[in-house]
Amino acid sequence: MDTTIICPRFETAISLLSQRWTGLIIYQLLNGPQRFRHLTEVIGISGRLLSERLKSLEAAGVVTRKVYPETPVRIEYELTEKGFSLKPVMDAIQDWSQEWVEPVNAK
Amino acid sequence: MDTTIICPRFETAISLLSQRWTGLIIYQLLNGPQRFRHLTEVIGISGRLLSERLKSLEAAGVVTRKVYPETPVRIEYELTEKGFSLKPVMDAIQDWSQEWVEPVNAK
DNA sequence: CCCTTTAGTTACTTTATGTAACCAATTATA
DNA sequence: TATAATTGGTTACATAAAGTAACTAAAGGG
Repeated sequence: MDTTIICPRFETAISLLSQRWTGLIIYQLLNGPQRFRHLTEVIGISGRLLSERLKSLEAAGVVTRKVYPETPVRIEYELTEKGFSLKPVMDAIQDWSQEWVEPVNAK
Repeated sequence: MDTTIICPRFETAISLLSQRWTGLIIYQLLNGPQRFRHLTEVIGISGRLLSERLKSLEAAGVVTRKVYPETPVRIEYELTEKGFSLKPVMDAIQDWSQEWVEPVNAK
């Protein structure tokens, strides 16, 4: 009998990455710290969900939130070391998409 | 003004991978062709969702369905070349999880 | 004061997921 | 000859997550 068990760490990792938007947020933050509003515009996510995702990414130790008390207030989100170390994952997805995903395609 | 645009191929790729269960299904199928029932047991997914995911993975050209008219009928799902070429992605997630995810953790 | 900007939150609708019972095909068992 | 068992699903319904859009708080600027 095949009693293969999926690695629990892998499962934890993929449950993070397979949440809608989290991959795109991390991918986008690989370009450097960015503001809330900018993220909504570039990614095409609503404030409601971006807020939720950033909180859970912060809780997961992937993202940090930095407040600059300018006017109007500037808040930047950036990847932690843990977050940056997802770059090889994003690169692998990027590579695969270049080879296997046709460019056209609307939906 | 920063008019960065996220690569559409990357977006397509990640919209596939960020569907719940698809990552685990692909990861599991990297071990070779497997039957429907076996997948439900190993992954812990319901028949309803597994069926739906396998159909969309087939439509995306990542998985093929093979029917062996034995008794009871044996149907095996296996990765296509496109599917197997996601191995570097899965490996990268695996590597990251080994380094950054603590093993304990229930939910 | 009123307006603008940023960074969210709230309330509500729509879509996706979870759960469990059910079905058809086929062969073994009482 | 029923009856049960196994596989590969599907259906119907409940719950959770995501989408939409309006709203709020804080802090200047005019």
